[in-house]
Amino acid sequence: MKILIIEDEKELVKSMVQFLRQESYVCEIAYTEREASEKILLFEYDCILLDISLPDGNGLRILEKLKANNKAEGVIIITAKDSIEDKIHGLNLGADDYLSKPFHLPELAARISAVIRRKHFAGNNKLMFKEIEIDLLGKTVSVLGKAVDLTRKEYDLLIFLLANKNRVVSKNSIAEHLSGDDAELFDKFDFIYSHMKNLKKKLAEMGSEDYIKSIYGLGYKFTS
Amino acid sequence: MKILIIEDEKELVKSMVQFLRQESYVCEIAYTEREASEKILLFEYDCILLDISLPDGNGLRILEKLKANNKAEGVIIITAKDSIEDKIHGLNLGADDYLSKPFHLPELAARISAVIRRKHFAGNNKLMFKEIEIDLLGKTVSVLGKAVDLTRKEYDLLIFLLANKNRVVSKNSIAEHLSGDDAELFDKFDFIYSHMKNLKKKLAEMGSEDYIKSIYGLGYKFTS
DNA sequence: ACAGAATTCCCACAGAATTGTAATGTTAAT
DNA sequence: ATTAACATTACAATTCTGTGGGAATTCTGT
Repeated sequence: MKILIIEDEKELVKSMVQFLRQESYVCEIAYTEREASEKILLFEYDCILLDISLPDGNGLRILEKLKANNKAEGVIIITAKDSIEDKIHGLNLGADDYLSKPFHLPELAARISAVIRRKHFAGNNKLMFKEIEIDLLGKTVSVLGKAVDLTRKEYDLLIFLLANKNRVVSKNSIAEHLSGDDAELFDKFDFIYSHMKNLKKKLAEMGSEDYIKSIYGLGYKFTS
Repeated sequence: MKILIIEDEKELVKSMVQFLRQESYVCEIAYTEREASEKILLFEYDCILLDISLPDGNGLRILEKLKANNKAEGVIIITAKDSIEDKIHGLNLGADDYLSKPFHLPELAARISAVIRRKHFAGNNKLMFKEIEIDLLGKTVSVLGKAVDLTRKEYDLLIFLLANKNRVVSKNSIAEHLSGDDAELFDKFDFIYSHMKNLKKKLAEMGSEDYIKSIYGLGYKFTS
């Protein structure tokens, strides 16, 4: 799961990133409205954390743009003060949640998790698909009732495919999702083959059908 | 055990949190009715401390909502004065106990403990999991009937894991929970390895199975 | 207040698991 | 047939966890 943090306080950003990485999120940062707008256009995120008191403009503008463009990302607004006005305005504009500083990082994580669950999985903690069952809180996968132990990347990969069920996802976007933007992965996403292979193998070993089809030249598709 | 404190006097909150953490409760705070409502929707608590004289509305509304939604949380009402009227009203609305300011923190703790006991463990102060038995009042743990002597941190750790049974908890969250409120120690949480090891060792020595699984790259999970 | 005891935390290293890469074989499209 | 995309395999690099020792801190009884 990939998160965009739009926030200018570097120290805060640092601790957020560190915490969220631990929680297995892929984080990217935008320190200004400009950076944020660019990234939003270029990439896709599962959740956007938006500080509305940015130095170079009102953060709410970003939210407006997002919603105007029908982007699916969940948005959590962050403000310095418990300004009711901002909050109401934000929620009216379509933010999914709201958090006022200072906050505890575990709470942030819990809210992100809740927003993503709402957006992608209709608020469920368990995700079922035929014989595959995924516990989003326990981060475990089981096939036909038996636990499969997946590594973090394999798990993330499965979730990503499942979240885009019946849609083709390009290797590019998979790579994007599994690792941040730090690396030049414009030609280096061969590692996906490994993970894909391992994931498929583990699922097959447990007696699951192969729902992950590779679409030549385009990417992969989880089909039902 | 997780407690939500709904109270606007920051100084009071601070001392409550400090004390209750000592008593190994996990505390969260809501300074306004709005915050409280959100948190109640998002998270689950074992006990809610509710100040009915909040700045942005009558705290009793929260109680009404809670009870209307059939939430299981125990509620202890706190008021500034010993207003009999509020009290009766509150208890009629389904609060579980009542405390008027100023109060002694140990008394608060005793009442919380009693409420949780009534609610959670149906009048029993023992929390059992397979061969592990925890006396929440005495803060003692025994395995197969024999007392295990755990240090403070080990006990806290066990309770925290048990409170999040079947969920992955990151080392970060554990660190935050174990180390009160102060400094940013989000660089070094190696100390968890020590406590974890000692806890596991002590439990194993007494003949308990190992329910605490380490999830590579994510944290730990107490599995049942 | 003090010494001694217990606990908590830090460090360094070893071992384990995961991850990405590179080399090689296989399949699909034109 | 030729080229590009994908699969498979094995492995090196990286990252994470477990362990024991011990310093620093906190607790305890006197």
